[in-house]
Amino acid sequence: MGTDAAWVLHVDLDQFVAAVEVLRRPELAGKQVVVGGHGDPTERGVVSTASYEARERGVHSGMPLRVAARKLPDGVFLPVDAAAYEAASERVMATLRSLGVVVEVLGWDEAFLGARTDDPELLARRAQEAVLRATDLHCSVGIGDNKVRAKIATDLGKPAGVFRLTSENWFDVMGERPTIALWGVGSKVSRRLSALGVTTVRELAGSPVDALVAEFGPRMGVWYHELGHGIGPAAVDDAPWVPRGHSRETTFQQNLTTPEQVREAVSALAREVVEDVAQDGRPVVRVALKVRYAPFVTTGMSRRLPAPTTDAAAVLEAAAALAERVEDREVRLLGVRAEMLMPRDGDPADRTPVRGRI
DNA sequence: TCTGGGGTCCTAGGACCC
DNA sequence: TCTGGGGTCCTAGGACCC
Repeated sequence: MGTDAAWVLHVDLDQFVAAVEVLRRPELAGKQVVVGGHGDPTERGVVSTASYEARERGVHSGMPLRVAARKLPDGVFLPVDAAAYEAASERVMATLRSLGVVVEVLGWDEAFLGARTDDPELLARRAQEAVLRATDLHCSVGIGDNKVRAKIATDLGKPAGVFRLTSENWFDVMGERPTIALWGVGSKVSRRLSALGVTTVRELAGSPVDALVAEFGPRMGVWYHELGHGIGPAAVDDAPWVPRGHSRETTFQQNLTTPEQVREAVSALAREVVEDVAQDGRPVVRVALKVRYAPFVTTGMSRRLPAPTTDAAAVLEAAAALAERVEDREVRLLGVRAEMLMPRDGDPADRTPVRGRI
């Protein structure tokens, strides 16, 4: 078997959405391109992806389109075209699979590769070349001894680079960086960590796990402690993803003001969700309604169905019942979600025995 | 500046049961 | 009577990611 070791590679397409748009409209190359919402920067919406030229002017993902428009008076604003990105993504993933590695897709523009090799850098370069040849898209590749390190390594290799991050160089590379550089630590948790006196990755690794458990709970506390050390799962799994549920939500360009408008909007969203769910053919177990009141207060409510059902009417009815609980205030956003029975849940042969009664 | 849409997973509190 | 100790289920909310 030789000296091949198991490696995890993380492949991430560079500015994927903007790059796909430029590919089909070459005249946009070198311009300030912003993709987001319906492509109208006077509407409610945020930036999905900005080209490097737009980023130089301070525009970034998540920024309101109106703000981006102010920063880029001559910017090109394009609507999100999910079908185009999905098609490009399919070609990228097929190319990666053709390399003879295990491919675990993470989203439109990301995948983990699992492989045994004695030269992971060579494999990374081969992946970049293959993707570029097949799709004209550039990607960065992180190499790690687990998924956490591979994922973080990718950012260190951007753009179009390769970076290796393992237990060997973890603290040299990451030790003095802020905790928010970790995959899974966001702004809220990094702030709570700061309040505990933990600001760097090295300090997180050095914090007693008990203190983290006391602050964040039994699972998250342990997990953050491991993250500080760069510890994480290493198994790359290409089994098809089984969705837990489907949801549809809309931010209205003008707030809704009447119960009748709310009823109609919920009904329309619920019909879309029912269609999505029907594609999977699995029964629905729970229906949820998300409400964002003006100016920006979000709340949710949900209801477990009396029994798992594939009956569309039952799902629509549950959504309608939840809609009656929406307060009589201006509504900015509504969302409907259906959660489905997981394949093994409810399989009588597989069910844990009923808990003993005393 | 005024904040999308589609997801996942974890935590906490109350109801309920024995 | 002056207050148990589990355990599960349900719902709401929070945080994070792409």
